[in-house]
Amino acid sequence: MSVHVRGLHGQAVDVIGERIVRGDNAPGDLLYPDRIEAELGVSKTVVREALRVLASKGLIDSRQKRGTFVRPRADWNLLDADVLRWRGQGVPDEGFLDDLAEVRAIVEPAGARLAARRRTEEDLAALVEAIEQMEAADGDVPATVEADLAFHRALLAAAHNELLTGMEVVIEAGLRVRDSFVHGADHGAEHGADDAVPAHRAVVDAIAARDPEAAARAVEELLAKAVADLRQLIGSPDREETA
Amino acid sequence: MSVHVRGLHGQAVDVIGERIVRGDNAPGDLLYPDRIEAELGVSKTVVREALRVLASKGLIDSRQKRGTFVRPRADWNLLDADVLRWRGQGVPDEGFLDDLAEVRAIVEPAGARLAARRRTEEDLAALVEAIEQMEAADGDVPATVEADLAFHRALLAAAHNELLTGMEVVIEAGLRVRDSFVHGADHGAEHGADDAVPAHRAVVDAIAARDPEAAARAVEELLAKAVADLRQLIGSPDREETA
DNA sequence: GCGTCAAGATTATTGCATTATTAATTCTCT
DNA sequence: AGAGAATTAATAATGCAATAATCTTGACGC
Repeated sequence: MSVHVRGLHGQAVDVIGERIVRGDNAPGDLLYPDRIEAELGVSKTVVREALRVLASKGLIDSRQKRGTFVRPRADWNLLDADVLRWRGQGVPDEGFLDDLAEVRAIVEPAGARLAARRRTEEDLAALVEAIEQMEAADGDVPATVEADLAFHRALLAAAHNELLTGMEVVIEAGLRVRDSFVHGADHGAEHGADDAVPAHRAVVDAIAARDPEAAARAVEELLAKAVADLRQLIGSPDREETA
Repeated sequence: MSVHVRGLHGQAVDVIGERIVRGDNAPGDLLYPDRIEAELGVSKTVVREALRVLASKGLIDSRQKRGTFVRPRADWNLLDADVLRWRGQGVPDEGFLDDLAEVRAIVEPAGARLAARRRTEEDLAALVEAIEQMEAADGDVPATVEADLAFHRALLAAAHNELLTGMEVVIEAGLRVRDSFVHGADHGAEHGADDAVPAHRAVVDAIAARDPEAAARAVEELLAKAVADLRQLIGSPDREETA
């Protein structure tokens, strides 16, 4: 179900949104409300409300006499939580993983730098709590993902910049995609995720010590390791030229 | 009108959304659909669709028997284009300007670094075009803002990372806020914005030369100058401890 | 205490009226 | 006759109203 919307209507948002993001309906294609209505077995009100929500995410536009059509991809709200989720499920398009990792590599070290300077005791407590949660998860993949997510959320929160905190949607998308891969793959033994705790602890230590550069470095290492793990898991080469 | 939604319903989204963001309705407060209906002179349908869109932005939630209420601020989609715009108009809350500048300082130099490595000839052409547009504007504030916006959009586009490109909403919000201040203030003579062209050109040169670090530095200087200009314009002190 | 029931709000359905925009048609002028 | 402008008709979204269904919550009674 759509992140913030409940009810039948929220399901419709999900179904239609996912289709568009997946490419079932290419930009410019028309959507036929009455067809959708019949297909999903809902009333036109539900469909209309769903289309309104999708329009607010930039996915579609509807003009009188012209009909309702998919907007060019450049107009999509790619940072919207729902859109990110829709892109993440199913087979993620090629660049998506790289884009996610890249943005994280930009945002999180910078967030750590700020966090090292602004963190309160509560921020620190939240970070420590997340690590404990991570240890307690002990291999259980969903629990680990939740703990990991809690950690990175706490990290951004400690930077005390609301807009930066808003970037957590990107991080969440990244972690969930990773999660889905871990589930899909038949990894022998451990998948090298249980030794992530020390790396996380290094981040907390640097932030506790109010050392911005150390914190940024620690996060960079953390992310580099995560990327390496993922790459090994799915066997994809580096995007970047080997400069 | 709401960015992507047209019609009466889009106006309702704007009115209600702005109120919530401005704080007229505090988190936890109830919204009364029929009251809004009467107030705006629209039907239940319009109000409901507006509330649905606002729910999808995380601003409100509505549960049966409890009513429709404003969600805690932490749940808001702060990176949503509409939310950013609503925050920007009126008197922007204290931290907002700082948050905007900070995020730009994180994202744009990183974007410039990537752009220096990945830019195509088309990307370069778009950047040059934006600068020409900036020169042609010659003092006219709205035209300058548009050109500035085009420049920074082109910069992010040149990084060839869709998610990063999505951050343009933040940059747009920053520029528009600045615009509103420039309009409001009675600046004597020029407001020091016309000499922004050389700084922008330095960015393009570095990207043309495929020099990532120079590009990042040039953008940092550009942003520092913009912040200084704005600060002088409104006379606000630095947020940061003077470390 | 625990289950039942009723109230109260959102949620969903339906049918109809309105509006806006495109596309075809007609009309006019050259 | 042909090109272009003005009118008209079709069509799809938009907006409205009335009604039914569903789900919580709180109270009542056992």
